[in-house]
Formats: sequence, structure tokens, C-alpha cells
Amino acid sequence: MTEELRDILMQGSVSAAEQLIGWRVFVKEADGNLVGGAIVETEAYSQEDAASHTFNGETARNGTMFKEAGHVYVYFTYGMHWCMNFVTGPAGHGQGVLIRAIRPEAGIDIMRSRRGGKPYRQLTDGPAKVCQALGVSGADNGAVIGGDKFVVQPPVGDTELTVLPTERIGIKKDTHRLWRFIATDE
DNA sequence: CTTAGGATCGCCT
DNA sequence: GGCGATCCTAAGC
Repeated sequence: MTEELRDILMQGSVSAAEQLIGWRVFVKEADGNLVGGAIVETEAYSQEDAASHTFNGETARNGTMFKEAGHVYVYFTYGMHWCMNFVTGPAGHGQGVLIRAIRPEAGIDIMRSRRGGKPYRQLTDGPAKVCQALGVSGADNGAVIGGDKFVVQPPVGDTELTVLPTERIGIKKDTHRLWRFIATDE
């Protein structure tokens, strides 16, 4: 992991969630090819936030979120879906950034086959869809960015993405926090 | 285009 | 025993 990325992740989940928009996340396939694209939607979670898995302290499930910035927290939900987060902050803080959506750039055919032939726009427009398209599952929980599987690279191009903070989705508690960030110029 | 309901299971109270 | 950081399909406008 680069120093630039580590700096962003160490600033905490809310700041990191905003700055990660436009960064690109990929997984390395067995043949070495990359599959993934640019992050266009994130959400921040932290321990003092009632909507976070870490709100009630460390448990068997959420242990990865208490590691230091740069780990990948993958959790299982609704009996059938996986979602992935980048852990932020120093070890012990229980915070992270949920990767809610990406714009496919590399390995689109692989993503399409993993997503049952869905059209381009529906390949990775939700947190569980991102994991399905990238082949991320519970086996990846606790991995590190820059390890064997996860590659994260800075934004490319000279166009600055406009980032809009909004309310988070799919939660019942602490909905007032504007901790969801989306790229507006799609 | 919007909404409602079902699928499905591990974690936590 | 309840319910979730979700997705998909079908049916209603």
C-alpha cells in the first residue's frame, strides 16, 4: 500500500470515505489480470455510530474492523450477501469505509459472468454486487490492501470528481449522519 | 418508474 | 428468537 493511501485511511472513516471516491479498487485473478474499477459510492462507519457493526464493541464477527488501517473487512448479511470495507484509523478504533459501488473498468467480462449476465450498469451498483462481481467473500476477510488479492490505485485523468455527501442507505439508526459519499458526474 | 415482498442464515441479546 | 451496512422479481401506476 502506498504512503498516500495509508495517509488517507489513517485520517478516519469519514474523511477517507470522501477522499476514496475516484480511487480504483481491483482484485488480482489467478492469471494475474485485474478486475475492478473506480469507486463511485462509499459510506463511513465508526464505533460511536449506532449503525456500525462495532458500536457495541469487538466481537467474533467484527474483529477485523479493530485492526489497523489497510485491512479489508468482509461481512455476510441477509443470509446471502457479502460486503467489503476498508478498515481506517489506528488499530483498536473499530471503523471503516463500506465500498458501495464502483464503475467497472477492468475485467468487465469476468464481472458480467459472475453477475449472471446482468447489464453493465447493474454489475457493481451495490455493495453486495461489488463483492459478487469481484469474487470477494468471507475467505477474504482480514486481508490487506496491497497483499495477494487487493490492489488500490489513485484516480486517473485530470477531471476532478464532484463528491456529494448524503444520508446512508439501508440502516435504521443514526440516519442523520451525512456519511454516504457519491460521485455526481457519472 | 416505483414499490412491495421474499429469500436465507449467522450473530447477538 | 429477532433481524440485518441487500438484491431480485413481479406487479402496480
